[in-house]
Amino acid sequence: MKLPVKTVQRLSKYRRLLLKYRYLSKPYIFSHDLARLFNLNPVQVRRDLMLIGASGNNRNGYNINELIDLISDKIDIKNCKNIAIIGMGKMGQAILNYVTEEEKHLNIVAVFDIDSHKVNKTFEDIVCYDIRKISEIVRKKNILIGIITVPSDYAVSISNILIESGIKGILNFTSVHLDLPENIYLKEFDIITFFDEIAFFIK
Amino acid sequence: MKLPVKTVQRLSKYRRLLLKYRYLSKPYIFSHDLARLFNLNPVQVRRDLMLIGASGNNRNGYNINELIDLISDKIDIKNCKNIAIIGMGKMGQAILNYVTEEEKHLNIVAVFDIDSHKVNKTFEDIVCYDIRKISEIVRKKNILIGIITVPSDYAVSISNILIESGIKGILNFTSVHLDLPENIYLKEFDIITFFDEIAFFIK
DNA sequence: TAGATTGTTAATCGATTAACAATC
DNA sequence: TAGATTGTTAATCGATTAACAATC
Repeated sequence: MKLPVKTVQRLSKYRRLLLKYRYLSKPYIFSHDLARLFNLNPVQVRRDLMLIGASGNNRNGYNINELIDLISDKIDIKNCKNIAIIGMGKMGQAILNYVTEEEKHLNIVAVFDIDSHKVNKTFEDIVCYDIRKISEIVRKKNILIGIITVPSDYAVSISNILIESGIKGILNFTSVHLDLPENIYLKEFDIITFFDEIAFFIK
Repeated sequence: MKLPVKTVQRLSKYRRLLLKYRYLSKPYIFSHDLARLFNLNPVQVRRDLMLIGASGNNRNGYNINELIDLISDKIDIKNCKNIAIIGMGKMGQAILNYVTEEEKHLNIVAVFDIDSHKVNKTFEDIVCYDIRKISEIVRKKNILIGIITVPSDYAVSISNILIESGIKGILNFTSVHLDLPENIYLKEFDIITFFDEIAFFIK
């Protein structure tokens, strides 16, 4: 199924909200309620839902449980969404906490660091492996997504190792732009750029 | 000056790269070099530079130092770019390290936490204040940008305090969507959504 | 029925890129 | 001059939204 990037992002947000609302309110929600909660246009919400084949009714709106199931069916990977974090510094640990606390459908199955004080320790019950074992563990645990939170200077070599090991998607938190093959889905997360953007637009 | 969001983001990246290249290579750079380094179209680079009134010459390309100065002149705030981070957990500390290490033109002048063990300590030489002093310190230090890295449940109340204290831009790292007045520039940073996006597109 | 809503197409808006003239 | 480049407009592509028919 082909969906626009922005639609996938919004569907992810809708689902998270709906999961919270699941048992709190009546089992239906209107497109304009969902829209209001995210500052969106109700038409946009209906269009997003249309694209995944959702149907509501014009008396009650959309059934919350059906919507959750349908979004999950359309955007989740079925068999494997195993994730590794490379770099257990503050950023790596922050992301690990964040994901293990808030989301149950994302599986972080391994973390890596170069520091021997961290290797073989656990973080949120996940074993930290030596960074030299990336290739071995990624294959063994069938990891498809890698999060790079190492110092910027190591980003390129880590990304090369990940790709050789068969990873399919990379989230890069360093300030170095990665030039990857077309078949690897890359998402870069550049904090300084966001600061500069915000500084420009508050002028 | 009015510039597209995407152009501002790219200009920020160009500048960072040019600063690194400043003394390493010859003092000129071609649009296609800059483009290649970021996987962009050279036309796009030239268009971005055109929008800020840069001019190159067709023998050598663009003068690196002139470009740095021009980008800085166009995108930086002149008098004040004071920033505060609210929440000195792992994410807050990670961002603080990141910014103080890599960027000299962004001034983080205060950090805040609720934990009495952190209050009055320093992080990267910056004093951590009690979260109840946000209003006082934001005004006193003329802080215009706030980074929210508190637990999600506190995000809304912190954003209200920041806005009452006169902040103009907010970077929200929690998973809660903030509904802010039009005149506040908001940038949301939702990690789970990025995970879901990447999972969808590697299918 | 009147009113509120969904579902969908067409129009609009914004960003990217193709095309090409001008310059050295 | 031929070739490479800049600078700019027009065309294209993608995402958002206006308009409106269909439904309860």
